This record gives sequence, structure tokens and C-alpha cells, in this order.
Amino acid sequence: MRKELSKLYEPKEVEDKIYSYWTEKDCFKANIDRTKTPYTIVIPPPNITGQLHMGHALDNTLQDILIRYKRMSGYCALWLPGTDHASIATEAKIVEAMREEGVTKEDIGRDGFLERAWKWKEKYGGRIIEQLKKLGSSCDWSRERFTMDEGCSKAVKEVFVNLYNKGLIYRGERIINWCPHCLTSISDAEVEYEDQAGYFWHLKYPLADGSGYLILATTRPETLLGDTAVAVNPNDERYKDMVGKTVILPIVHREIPIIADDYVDMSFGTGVVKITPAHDPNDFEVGLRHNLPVVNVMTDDAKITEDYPQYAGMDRYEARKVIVKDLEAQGALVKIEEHSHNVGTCYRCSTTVEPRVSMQWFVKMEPLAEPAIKAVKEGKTKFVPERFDKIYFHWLENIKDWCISRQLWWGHRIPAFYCDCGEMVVTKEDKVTCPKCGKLMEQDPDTLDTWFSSALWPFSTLGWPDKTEDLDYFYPTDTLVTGYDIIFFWVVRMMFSGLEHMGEVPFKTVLIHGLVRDSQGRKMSKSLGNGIDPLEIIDTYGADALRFMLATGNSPGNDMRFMEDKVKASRNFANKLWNASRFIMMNLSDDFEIKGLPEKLHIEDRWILSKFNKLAGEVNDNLDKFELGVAVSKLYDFIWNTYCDWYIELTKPRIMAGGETKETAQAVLVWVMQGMLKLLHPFMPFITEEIWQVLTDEKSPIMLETIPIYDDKLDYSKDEEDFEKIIDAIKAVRNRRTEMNVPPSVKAKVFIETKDIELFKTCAVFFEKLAFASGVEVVDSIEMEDAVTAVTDSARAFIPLNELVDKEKELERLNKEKATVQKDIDFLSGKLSNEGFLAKAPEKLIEAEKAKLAKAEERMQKLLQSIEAMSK
RNA sequence: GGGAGCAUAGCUCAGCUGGGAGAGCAUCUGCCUUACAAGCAGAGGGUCAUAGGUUCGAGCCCUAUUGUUCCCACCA
Repeated sequence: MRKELSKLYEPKEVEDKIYSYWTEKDCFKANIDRTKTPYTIVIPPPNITGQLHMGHALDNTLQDILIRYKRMSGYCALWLPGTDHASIATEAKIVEAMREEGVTKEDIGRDGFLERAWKWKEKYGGRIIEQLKKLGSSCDWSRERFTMDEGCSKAVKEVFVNLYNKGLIYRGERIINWCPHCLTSISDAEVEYEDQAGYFWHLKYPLADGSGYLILATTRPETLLGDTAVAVNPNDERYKDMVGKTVILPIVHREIPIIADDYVDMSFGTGVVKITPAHDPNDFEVGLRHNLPVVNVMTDDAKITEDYPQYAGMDRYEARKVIVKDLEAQGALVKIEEHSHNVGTCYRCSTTVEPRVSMQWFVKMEPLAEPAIKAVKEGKTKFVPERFDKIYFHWLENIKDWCISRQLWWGHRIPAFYCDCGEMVVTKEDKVTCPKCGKLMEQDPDTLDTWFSSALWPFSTLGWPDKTEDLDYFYPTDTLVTGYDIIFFWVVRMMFSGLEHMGEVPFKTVLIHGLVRDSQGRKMSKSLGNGIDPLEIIDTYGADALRFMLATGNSPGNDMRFMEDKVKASRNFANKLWNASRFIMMNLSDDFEIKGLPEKLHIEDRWILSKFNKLAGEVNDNLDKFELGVAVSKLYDFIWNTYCDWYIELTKPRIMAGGETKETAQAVLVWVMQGMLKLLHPFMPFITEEIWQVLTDEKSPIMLETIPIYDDKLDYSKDEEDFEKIIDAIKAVRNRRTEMNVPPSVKAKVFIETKDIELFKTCAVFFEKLAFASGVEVVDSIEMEDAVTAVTDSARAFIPLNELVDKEKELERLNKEKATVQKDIDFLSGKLSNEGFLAKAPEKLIEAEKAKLAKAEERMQKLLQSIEAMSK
């Protein structure tokens, strides 16, 4: 015995120790090796404000499985980690913290604010990194990056200037989505629409010439202050004569024109629409077409401006109430209808966005989208599962220009400089003097959308725009692992950025996963309070159990539910493996040395080796196809149901016997255990490393071992098939005994009638241990009364349990079994006499079916014999 | 309005290019068999949502329907 080991595996005592061991040995570092093929994953950088949640746990578990697998498969595997500055989220948190101190951004100014922000980053940016380590993530920490570090910032400037010079970035006054809470513009992608119950206010706008009035409906009466026209459809007979006339805007008493525009849907409402170019994107477009003035009525925090003294300073909703009341008082309110409509909200703070006209920077998307579409169409980048390419195409085909400027301080400052004289310069320089008048120019106060820098992540982190060795070797990256919820935000933008700036796709495969939901299928959220903290789960069950659970039964692109029972099952599995290794260690001879496989193998050795060999082949295959869930369940099944339940039990008689038979058994036990550990390592890195260290006294980590692959030399299919006959017979005997309520303590002799005499004689010993036999006799022909029979395809086993045998019951059971086998025979022979089947089914299948039929017939033969004997 | 996913055992989910339906948990029965009771040996349990179709053969492919979840879209 080499070492005393606890009956229960204690992840807590192992995981941190193992992680430091890896770190000390520098196992995660990807050293460029031109003789190897690179395999690269860049991490979706978590926000510096973030805490590890289940989504991260899933995302990073999948990445770690892939990277560990590839590392063990001989690739130069790089998993490049880092964090994202997350402009809006971080700035909001800092502002909030400042508010508690009673300080505002304006109080401390831009520099003071940034100083705080960097401190915040230093304090919290590392938190999530530490949490990723708890999960076992094997990132190359020596290459850790941050979206606002020097290199990434350089890349951002480079890209901005390049795109500007190509005319793909422009500045203009447009209607954009404005968040009145975050006080910044946001992109279309950052708006989340939700159905809200609201009202339709039907209003009366009198014609200026006093000849009547128009009735129109609106969901936002407060925007009436900014109306600059009323529109009808040009084909609408009802209003044909009105076009060109003017109406008097209620409350404001402004005279505004009635215009005709296709945008108006005749069949909806009254067919008349008020046009507020400053506060509605559609109206803005209409305004452009008709040269309408843009009248802004709200401040940046969505309060009515000073231009309307009676409402000035009122919040938009408050103003709505008051204005409705005023309209009613003036007799301009016709009726109020209930109406639910889609309202855009800020994805960060859920505040209803206010469309607003302002000067912003945009990326011209169409020219960039085209190559991105083409790359996926040509298969240069593939989505797994494939169906996500539809979402990708749809988005890119309908893309609008991307608003990239943010009225925030935390982020990459826009590299544009302005002069009092009106001159503007876009440059990578930090200090610029006006080329026209020589004055020092002022930099644009705005920063860039966070996703502008994340879009560059696959190459900025490798050193671009510099020509680094990393960039040359590792780009394009191989697999991007991310949730379907950020395809638009991130995947799309990395695609067109990679193609534009590197001339190559940023990654070959995008592995999409779903959301981790709670046990009832609800999204985990702060507001529901139903989130489950991965760190707590790791604390109770271990990181391996959590990882295993996340990988099990999770198929690409689909959501999954988090169930603690599933984690428990995974924990139990880890414990099972632990105990299997304990068994080996407790029984290992003192002088045992690991020397590979012995020459002389028993049939059960060849059986387990053959099965293991096939397992290795399949697991590799599944992993190559990103079928992680399938791979993991095969490993579970093999380790538990084949290795532990059968092989270990089969070795017990040999271990007790000692001598050469034990030598062989322990060599195979250890060999297969090592193989299983390697195959399982990507999924359960900690426990496999721990067992590896203890079991083998290895000085080198398992994580740098080579993963087993299918090996022709280990294909013992014939022995495998033969040994399955023994297993079948053992199972049949056990089954019969249980049915008869015979406790294991009651042993009985077993007589086996079979054609495979040698085989069963060799394996007779297993019936004693595994089928509770007091002795085994193998014969080619026998008939017994007062015995229970167990029939398999290849054998008849008799268990003489005289006093327990009820002839009639036994006969009944045999007849029942006969009926089942007859059904099989009918089915198979029916199939085999079907001409269509014989003509069109593959040869291999026909042969297989024939073999099955032969077996069933053999079995029927045996049953008939037994029935005949029993009925005597 | 457009698009996508899902519907399989009591529960949660697998099921690879179509070849007689699987796992874990739960349930029932027996076992403290010297690795493991977080365990061992057995058992029960499914017209694979419904209706058609293609095929020698359909959980898998096609069409329609129902239920459900999600994404996209400017209906004031």
C-alpha cells in the first residue's frame, strides 16, 4: 500500500494545491513552437466590474475543456485571457460609489474621475480572474490583457484613424438612442425592446384656416411640444385636400404643415400621424425628406427644456400627465384607448431610451458587412451549431451604421481634435496643433463604445498593430466560445474587424452555447434573486463536479437548467473515480513499477483494453466535433459501468491469488486508469491530476501528457465479443437469483451448458465472485430438473436450488421468455424476408441482422430444451 | 409582421450522416460482498406533441397543426 487515502474525495484539499502546482510548473504558458500546430482561443473578456456567474462558468468550462484537450493532443495551445473595461457598466458603478460619498463627476473632473476608475480597475479587475482560476481555467496568464491597456489602446486608435481615412468612420448629427439615466448615446444593439402597456391618446389638431380639424393618435403626447408637421398618406382620399394646409399645434399654438408621406399607414389609427423629428427615428426620417425643422424639447436627462416654461424641468412622464390634462382642458383630447406597444430600453439600466438628435460618430457598416457575410458563406468561419449563421446573416444584411461615440469618460477617447477655427483632425497623436491656425487643438470629449475595442480583441491581444511573433503564429484563432446572446454585440464585430484589418477571419469556428437557467427554467437574474453562485457550488462540491455537470448533457446552442442534483451526481462520479484509484493503490504490490502493458494478457484484460481503445477513439472524435456532452457521458459510462463495475471486480480474484496473475492484473488496472485519467482530464482537471500524482508518483503533470487515441494494436474485437458472453451469462444468473429472492449469502453451484467450453472454463472463476456460485461446471450438454435456468445467446446456466424451485412458476417464466424471443425472431425474419430491405439496405446491416437472428434462434433452441425438460 | 429553437420515462436531458428507444435523478426489491451506502445487484416505467407524407425502414427527413421559449422588426 502506497498511501492512506480518505474514503471521500475532498476537492477543497486538492484544488488550490493543484492549481499552484500547475502555475509553478508554468503549464499554461504557450511557448511558440514552429514544429507544432497552434491552437488558439481568446477568452470573451469578462467585465472588470463582474463577478463570476453561471454563464461565465459554462463559457469558461467549455473553453478549458477544448484547450486542455488540444494541449494534450500535441498542439501549441494558447488560451489568451483578459478583461474588458466595460465603459457604461464600470462608469455607472463608480458614479454610484461616488454618490454615496456625495461626490459628482463634475466635482472631481475628468482626470480625477479617471484616476478613481483606474483604482477601481486595480481593485476589482483581478477579482474575476481569481474566480476563473478557481474553476481550473488553464489560461496563459503571462499574456493577460485588458481592453484599455497600452497595446489595445494603440490598436483602437489605429483602427479609428484607418477607418476614418477610408471614409468608414464619420461624424454627423443623427437621431440616436439616448439613455437618460446613463446620460450617453447607445447603439441600436444596446437597445432592448419590451412590450409595455400604454395608451393611445386621440388628439384634435385644428386646421389653421378654421375649416375643421384632424384627429390623430399618439402614445407619447408630451412630444407634441416638438411636432413640426402632421402627416397623411399621399393616397389617402380622406385627407387629399388637406395636404399643404396647416394646423395649429395645441398648447404650443405653432402653425405646422400637413404633409404627405408614404410612411403613414392609412389603415392604422386615423391615418394621421404627428411628426416629431427630434424624438422619433421615423419622424426624423420623414423630417429629412420634407425639410422639417427639428425641435428638441428635452434635456439630456429627459426633462422638458426651458423653452416651455409651463413644463420646464418636468420629467417626460410627469410632463405627459400634465400635458394630457391641459389638452383635455382645451378640448383637444378626443379619447383615450388602451394600447400596448414596444418600448426601447437601455440594456444596462433598463431605462426607456429617448431617441434624440445629436452629433455623434458612426461606423459606416455596409462595406464592412459584405466581406463578413461572404466569409461565413464560404465556410471560412463556421458556427456550431450551424443554424446560428442565419441569425448572423440576417443581422448583417439589415445592418445600420453603428453609433460608436459615448458621452462617458471611462473608455478610449475618440482620437479627433477640434480647433476654434472649425478645423478637425483625426490622428493617433495625443497633442495636436491646428494645421490652419497653429493653435493647440481640443480632443473630442467622448469615448468609444466598449464593443469597439472588444471587436479587435482577437488580434489586438496578440500585439497588432505591431507585427509580433504571437500575431504571426496564433492568428487567426481557432475557436471562439460564446453565448448566443452576444453574437450581435461581439461576434459580428470581431468578424468584420478581423477581415478589415487583418485580411483574415478572426476565428475558424464559433462554438455557441446557451444560457444556464435556474431549475425552473427561468433566466438567472439579480432582480429575481434566483442566481446561483458558481463559487458556492465549487466550495461544496468542487470545481470538477461543477465543470462535469456543465459539460454533461449540454448540447451546443441550447439552454440548460442548473440542478443541484446534477452537480451531486457529478460529485459522486468524482468520488467513484477516487475510490477506484484507492482500490488500485491499496492493492498494488510494494515492488510494483509502471512499465506499460505486460506481454501475457488474460481475456478480460484484452476485453477492457479493447473497450478502452474504442472509447479513446470516440472521445477524440466527439471532441473534434464539439460534442462535449456526448464525450463526457461516454467517459462516465466507461469509468463507472465498465471499469469499476466489471473490470475491477474481475481483477479481485486475481489480486487475491497473487503471483503472476496479479502482476498482470495490476499492470492493466493501472494502465487503463492512467488512460481514463488522461481522457477525463480536460473535463475534471483537478481530481485527475491529483490521482495521477499519487498513483504514478509522476514528477510531470498529467495536463502535459498526451491524450490516448485509437490504437490498432489494442483492437481485440474477437476477445471482446467472447468476453461479453461471460458477462451476459453472469448477468443472467444474477437476474434469475434476484427473481427467486435468493440472497447473495446463499451460494449455489452453477452448471453451464455451452458450445464455448474453453471460454467458459477459463472464466469459470468469475461466476464464483460475481454470480455467487459455490462452484462451476462447464459441459457441452446437460439437462437438470429442480434447477433454475438462465438462458443467453450462447449458454444455458443451471442453478440447482432444489427447495426453491417451483416447477410451474419456472415453466411459466420460460414460456414468457419464449414468447419474447419468438417476437424477436418474427421481427428479424420478417425484415430479412423483405425484398426491399434485402435490395436496398447496406450489406453490413443485413449481415448484422442475420447474426442477430441466428443468435435468437440459438436461444430459442435452448429455451425449448428447458421447457421440454421442465414439463416432464 | 418575419425568423429560430424546443416538445422523448415521474423530473432534468442525451440520441452522431434515418437501421429494433438511452442516461442521471426519483420509484420498487434485495444487499453494510475487505475501493466506494456519495455504494452494490436487480426491477418497473415511453403510440419519441398531433395528423399526413417520403422510404424496404422515421425519434431523426418533408408538409401542416397545437403548445412553449426566444430573437429580429419603425406601425404613430
